[in-house]
Amino acid sequence: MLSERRLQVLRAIVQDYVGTEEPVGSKALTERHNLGVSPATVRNDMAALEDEGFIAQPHTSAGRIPTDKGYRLFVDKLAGVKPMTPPERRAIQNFLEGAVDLDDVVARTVRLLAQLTRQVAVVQYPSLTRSTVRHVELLSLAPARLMLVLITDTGRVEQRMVDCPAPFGEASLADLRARLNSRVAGRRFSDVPSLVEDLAEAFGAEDRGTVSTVLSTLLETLVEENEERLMIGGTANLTRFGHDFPLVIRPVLEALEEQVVLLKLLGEAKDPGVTVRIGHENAHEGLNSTSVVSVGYGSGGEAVAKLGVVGPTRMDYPGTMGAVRAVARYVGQILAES
Amino acid sequence: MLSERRLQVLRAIVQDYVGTEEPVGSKALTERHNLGVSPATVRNDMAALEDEGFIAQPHTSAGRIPTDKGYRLFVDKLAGVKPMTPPERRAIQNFLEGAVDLDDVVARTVRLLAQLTRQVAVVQYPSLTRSTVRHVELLSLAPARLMLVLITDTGRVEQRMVDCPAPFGEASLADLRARLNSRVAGRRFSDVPSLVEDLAEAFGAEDRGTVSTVLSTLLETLVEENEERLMIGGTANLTRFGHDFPLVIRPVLEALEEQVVLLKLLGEAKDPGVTVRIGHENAHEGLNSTSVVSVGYGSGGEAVAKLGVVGPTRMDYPGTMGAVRAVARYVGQILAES
DNA sequence: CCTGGCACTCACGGCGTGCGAGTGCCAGAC
DNA sequence: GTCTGGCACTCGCACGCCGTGAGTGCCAGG
Repeated sequence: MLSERRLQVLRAIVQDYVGTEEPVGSKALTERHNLGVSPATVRNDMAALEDEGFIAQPHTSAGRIPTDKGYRLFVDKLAGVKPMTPPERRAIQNFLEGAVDLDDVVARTVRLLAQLTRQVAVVQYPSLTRSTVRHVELLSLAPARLMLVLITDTGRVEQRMVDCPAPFGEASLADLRARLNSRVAGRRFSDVPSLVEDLAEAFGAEDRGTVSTVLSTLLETLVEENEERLMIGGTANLTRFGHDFPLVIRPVLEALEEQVVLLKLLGEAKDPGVTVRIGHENAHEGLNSTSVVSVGYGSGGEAVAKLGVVGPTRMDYPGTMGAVRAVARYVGQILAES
Repeated sequence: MLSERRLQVLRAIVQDYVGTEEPVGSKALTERHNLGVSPATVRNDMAALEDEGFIAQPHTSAGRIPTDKGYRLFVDKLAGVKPMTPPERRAIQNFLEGAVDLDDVVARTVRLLAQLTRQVAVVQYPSLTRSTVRHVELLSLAPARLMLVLITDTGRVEQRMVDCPAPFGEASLADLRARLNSRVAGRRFSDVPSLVEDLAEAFGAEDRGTVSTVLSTLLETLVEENEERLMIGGTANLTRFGHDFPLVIRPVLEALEEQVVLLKLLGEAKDPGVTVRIGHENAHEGLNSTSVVSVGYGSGGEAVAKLGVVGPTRMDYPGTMGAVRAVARYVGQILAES
């Protein structure tokens, strides 16, 4: 186990490196942090930290920089989450309260996160699967063509075309609409399948095919995972990546365009609190030199979606985690109110 | 007026520079294009072209590169639009035909454009203002709360909440729904206002307030300009910008995140054909070192939205214009079919 | 276990230089 | 007049050299 002082040395290295973006040496360390020991001692500690794989030197006769493992230890043991200041909190709240609809909430959240953290922000739209149904509507577009519209409690609207196996009368349509709504309105998506499974039985033989088709379309819509949209912003902050950045930035931009990758990335974070994935901990190799800080947010107690930021491994973890957590909290409040 | 040969020299300079990304000198020009004259002659021509402001040298004793004005002349007079090859056309068509809904069409279009041109692609969602109404639906969410759903012929769905001044019965609701649809279904958005202006008169005094509210909400929805969403992609191609790119790429990324800027950019292009805006011709200064190639597309004869690409001024204009035009054409076809 | 001292390493930046691509100009040829 | 070959000139760039200094590892002594 590492001694207390060695951990302090690691903490100091991380802080300095994050601040200066340059390898940090033993002398500079003792000058900027009063560790109470001489550079020589720090050098021994650094050698030990290097043996353990927490820091590395880019080349001989240069200072040390933290490794992914070093950042991991820093995040887990050496740093807390830096809370937002009251003025910051007020600013967040004010900014988000101006939103007029769901799209706007998400858009504002992205901009806010990007500004606060000065990094790339990713916000997932509130997910269907944990939401509840506000209303289901059926419209007849043509004799054998229906449109199914699903409205969620988060204000989201999904629509699907339904091709009926047989013509479907207006009366049947109204009947189905009424029955559907009485059963599922206000219920959670996850409960819907069991609530509607016997619904077709209430209809005459000629309509059953259509009813089944409608129901299965509805169920598909509920689970449709490609509907998990997300919004990203602040990509201009990628330019703050560092000197070698042309090589780094490209795979990151590519990864950001692959929504699937991002959704998986956010989805992997299972913690109730803020999750940090550092460098190679990210499965996608384009993101191997980035860290992802994410957290769930939701209108009630439960999380319905995730948000987070993507930035260089060399980032201000406490500050970023604080910002992400605060934004998630206020977005949750806004969603609960609306 | 410039002689024919001088124009050829300019064309050659543009082509070489686009290919090599390096200033092109007189000797290299004569070697790669058989102009039939010696380097010395070309040098005189180049001096003339420089006097006229079509080319410039980055520094003494370097070759010449085209200026914005030079590219402008090249695009206007010296180059045509390079048509796609049949295999390319087939590929475009196949790729777009796999789309399942409007979002997918737009998403695929963005990816396609980005891939074909190897640049940043921007696609505006089919605009409401020139579309036609497929269906209007009204749902009662609460006694004095309605939801208005508008379905367009492009498959887009817009919804709005309507708070009624007075409770509104189911019968009145059905009546209004039927009357609304009989008047506006299949009509162009621009015709709707005059078609519904006297609709409230058909209702009893107690319902008129609500009907008016619904109608004004509908009209708002039709013109709502912030609904002009767009999708961008291929930002990873920004890394191909050049050597000095850290400085150039940042304002471009910022501009791309300002949807307002992009919409204005696309909106400015009034030509029926492909529009090219080169360098400083773009109002937004973040885009001063980029060119924007855009074109309208639509399901019928008329354009309902725009799409285009953003890339370095040093781009393959004929090829890019060809790709943009071809994609617009096929997207139009797809929209017309669905 | 900490400290000061010491020898060593090596990236970085400044400097000088040779190279060569490219230019402008001019006198002569067609 | 227009084109051409020749020529002197410019100047950015790549290269190699080297001094500097930050940083290191090791060791003997407190």
